[in-house]
Amino acid sequence: MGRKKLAMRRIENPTSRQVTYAKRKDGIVKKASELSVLCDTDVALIMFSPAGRLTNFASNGRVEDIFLRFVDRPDELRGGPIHNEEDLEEKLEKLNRRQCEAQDKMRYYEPDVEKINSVLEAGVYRQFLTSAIHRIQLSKAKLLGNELDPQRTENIEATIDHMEDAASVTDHSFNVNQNGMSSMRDEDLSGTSLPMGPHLSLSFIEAQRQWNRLSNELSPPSFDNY
Amino acid sequence: MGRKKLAMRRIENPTSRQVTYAKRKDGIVKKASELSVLCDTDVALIMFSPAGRLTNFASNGRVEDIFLRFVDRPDELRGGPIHNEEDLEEKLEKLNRRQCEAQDKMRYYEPDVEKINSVLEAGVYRQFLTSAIHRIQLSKAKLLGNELDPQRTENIEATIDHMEDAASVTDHSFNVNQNGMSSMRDEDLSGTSLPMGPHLSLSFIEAQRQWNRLSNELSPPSFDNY
DNA sequence: GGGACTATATATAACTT
DNA sequence: TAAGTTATATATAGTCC
Repeated sequence: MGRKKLAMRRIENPTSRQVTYAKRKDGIVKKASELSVLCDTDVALIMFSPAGRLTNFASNGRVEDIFLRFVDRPDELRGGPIHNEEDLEEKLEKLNRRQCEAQDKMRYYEPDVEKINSVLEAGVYRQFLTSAIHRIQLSKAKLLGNELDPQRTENIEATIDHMEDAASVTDHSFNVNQNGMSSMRDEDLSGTSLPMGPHLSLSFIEAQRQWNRLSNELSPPSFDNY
Repeated sequence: MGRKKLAMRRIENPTSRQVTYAKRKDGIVKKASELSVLCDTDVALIMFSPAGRLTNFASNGRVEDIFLRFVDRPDELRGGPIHNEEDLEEKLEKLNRRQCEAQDKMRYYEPDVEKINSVLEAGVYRQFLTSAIHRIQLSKAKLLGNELDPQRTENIEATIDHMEDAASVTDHSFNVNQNGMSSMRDEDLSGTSLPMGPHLSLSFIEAQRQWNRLSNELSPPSFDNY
């Protein structure tokens, strides 16, 4: 699709590799956008440039939404009732496969807490995870047709809060801001004005500095931008 | 790009919409593949057909991997040391923005536990979440340069296990299987032989039946395949 | 419904500024 | 070296089977 036909292998010249990336990136985003409009479907696209720069696209504004749909694809089993034993057998087989898939995927649900780089972030993580565990209890109870003992349900929060105290950390709760429909965004954030989070404290800055020192020891800062 | 130029809006005829989807889907996957090869970069793509059928592509085999890279983009702050107060000011601003972004994104880390459809799945969730919380404590401690009280750290697991018991649920631990590098997969799973998970028990099947009844009451089973 | 065909619209590699 | 131009390669809308 040009003066010459390119061989389908890595372009060795770094400059032309970057140029080709820039052009084709736009082409794919256009294609993805067209597909989602013409066919009225969910499309998500994540691309990293050779220099590590991110470009993403999502038909409905959020890659996360579509990724969730990807992970939480409805189970084949929910389709209808089970009629006989053969039917049951077949559906069990499907379920077994689905189970493996689910286990595999849930590995990636697990937040990469190693990469937490602030105490505030950790707090947000914790908040979401505890609420998730809460709801797991409810799911399990529902699945088994039981009622949960509300007293025990509350127990977990108290314990975790206690642990938080042990680490001498104060937690805050935030409102999560919901963006409207924005389809494509590049890495550049200049000009965007997002509602601010909680005010940053001195202790937080200290923690951040300490973190930076730690990271730099492991991997010295080298950022090559094309 | 055809006999006629299409208007860039939803194709109203359902049949041609599906046909167009099928053709363009292949085109985009090809483009994405070419981009990743030519430019040696990470590319991930998730698409749903008008009928809800999933197609995905990932240059390195796993959409999840690239999604993680998307979510865990390294923070601008890690680049280098802070030199003076203006520098600090500027970087704090960046951090504040990043913080908002992170909060926003972490909403999506939160597993959609409403969609849990088996007791086993719930167990897997719980396992990952508790380990994540564990590591959050460690992260926090590291950030603040403190040591964690190991006794309190163990406390949480005991409490959660207790809650599990309250719901009369037995948990199992699994090995998660790691696939090799497979780039594209369509919804169709026939023919693939995945290692099996834990054997399904009768009580599990009962729970599943109950779940199915529950789901069907809320939304009757209707699957229209193109 | 799922391919094969082909006229036409698009994307883009190399070139130019 | 980034932005615009042009010749060519590709993708695909409509069609037929």
